[in-house]
Amino acid sequence: MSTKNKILDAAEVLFADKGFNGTSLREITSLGEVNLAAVNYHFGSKKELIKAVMSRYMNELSPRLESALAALCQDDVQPTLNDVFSAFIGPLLHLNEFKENGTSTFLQLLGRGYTDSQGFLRWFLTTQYPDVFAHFTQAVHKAYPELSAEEMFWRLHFTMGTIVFTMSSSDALIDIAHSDFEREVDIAGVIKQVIPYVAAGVAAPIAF
Amino acid sequence: MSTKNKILDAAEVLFADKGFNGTSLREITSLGEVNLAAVNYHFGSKKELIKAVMSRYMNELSPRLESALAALCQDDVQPTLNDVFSAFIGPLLHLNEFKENGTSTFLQLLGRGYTDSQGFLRWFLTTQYPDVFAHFTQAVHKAYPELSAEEMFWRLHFTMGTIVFTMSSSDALIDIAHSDFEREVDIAGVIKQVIPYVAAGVAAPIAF
DNA sequence: ATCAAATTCAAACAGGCGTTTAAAATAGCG
DNA sequence: CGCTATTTTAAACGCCTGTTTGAATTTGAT
Repeated sequence: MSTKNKILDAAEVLFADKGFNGTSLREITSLGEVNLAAVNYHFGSKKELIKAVMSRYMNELSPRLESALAALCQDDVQPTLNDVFSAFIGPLLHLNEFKENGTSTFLQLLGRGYTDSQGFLRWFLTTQYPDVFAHFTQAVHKAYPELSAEEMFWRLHFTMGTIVFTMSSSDALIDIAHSDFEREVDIAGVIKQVIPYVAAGVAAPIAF
Repeated sequence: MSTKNKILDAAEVLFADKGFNGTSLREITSLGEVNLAAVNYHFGSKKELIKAVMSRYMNELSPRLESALAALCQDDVQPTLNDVFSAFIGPLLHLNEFKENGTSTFLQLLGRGYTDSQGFLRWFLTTQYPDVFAHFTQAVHKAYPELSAEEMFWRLHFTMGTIVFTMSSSDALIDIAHSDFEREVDIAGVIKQVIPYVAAGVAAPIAF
């Protein structure tokens, strides 16, 4: 295992758990059992390390997500909103094969990135991976053409909020569900619960 | 204006904007134009200051929220989910009279508290203000009795995520909406957009 | 006015932070 | 092997953090 990957592996766990601001390079290098200076040697700075951690996941996720959404767009039949959101399931759960707890870790990182560091990750995602967003809005529009661009804007951001927030605290929620309802839940179970919710939210009748 | 309130006023603005971890006591005391040591003299520690900032809002909000929800529960007619979530509007917007931009600031703080500092604020809220949660779940149950406790648990947390996440980035979203759709939006406008969304999400047909 | 209590203040504390340095170790190629 | 380039290492850098100290000041009741 290369030093670079030791750092990335340690960093993603700590970043997901404690946020970017809340994790120090010394915690990362001691968990990864590498020298402190290795981070700046291999990545240049902490900010670049954060980008590298996110890129590793995005490069794994985005082609699969893009083709799943593109398939919906090119298909002749009109998809339901459930179809659109369900298109995320496969690509997201694939991250579990890419890396242990990959799905959960990635979604937690996404949540951290949206609230930590005053939205620089939002900029990073929308500028580096614009096609994913374009295909997604296109698919939603196909499923619900009556929705105006402005209403879609708001509802998609609400959806992003639901997903990202839920996942960034999914460990705690899964624990509570386990103790209160004596039910085993995993990240796939949470995803299956959240899809009808966001689909119904986006499909809500238009306010006037 | 007392030193204590100068500190609280400066702290809430910075906490909302940059998070709890991301704000230093020196930033707070210099914005509030008080001595650095005053924070520890009046509040004991940074952690206690955070609690005090949140308590000031919760003590203003929770009695109004509780009575609005209690009214729904005691009423003879069955409320809709829209009614339940609309019960939040009045108490939340009242924070704008309590303090300039109070609604937005409070919701941003709530969002910060849920993701910063590993959920100690969640513990604080649920243990210090349990009645608000109890009345809320009771009202939702009255509006949608078929929903099992477990499904309600998940959907209410999804809702919390939608609200908190949206509001913690509401400034950025309002800016984007303004430039993309040339439409003036304020915090009340966002709240009116989000209520049909979360009401429809909670009302979604039960998955099986 | 007096005296004690409450508050403010400048200064320093110990410790953690991201980053840099220069020497030591390792690797890869002729 | 010998030599160069890459990588690892321990140590230090300057800066910022939350907190504490003890003296100066202000306050409020007698």
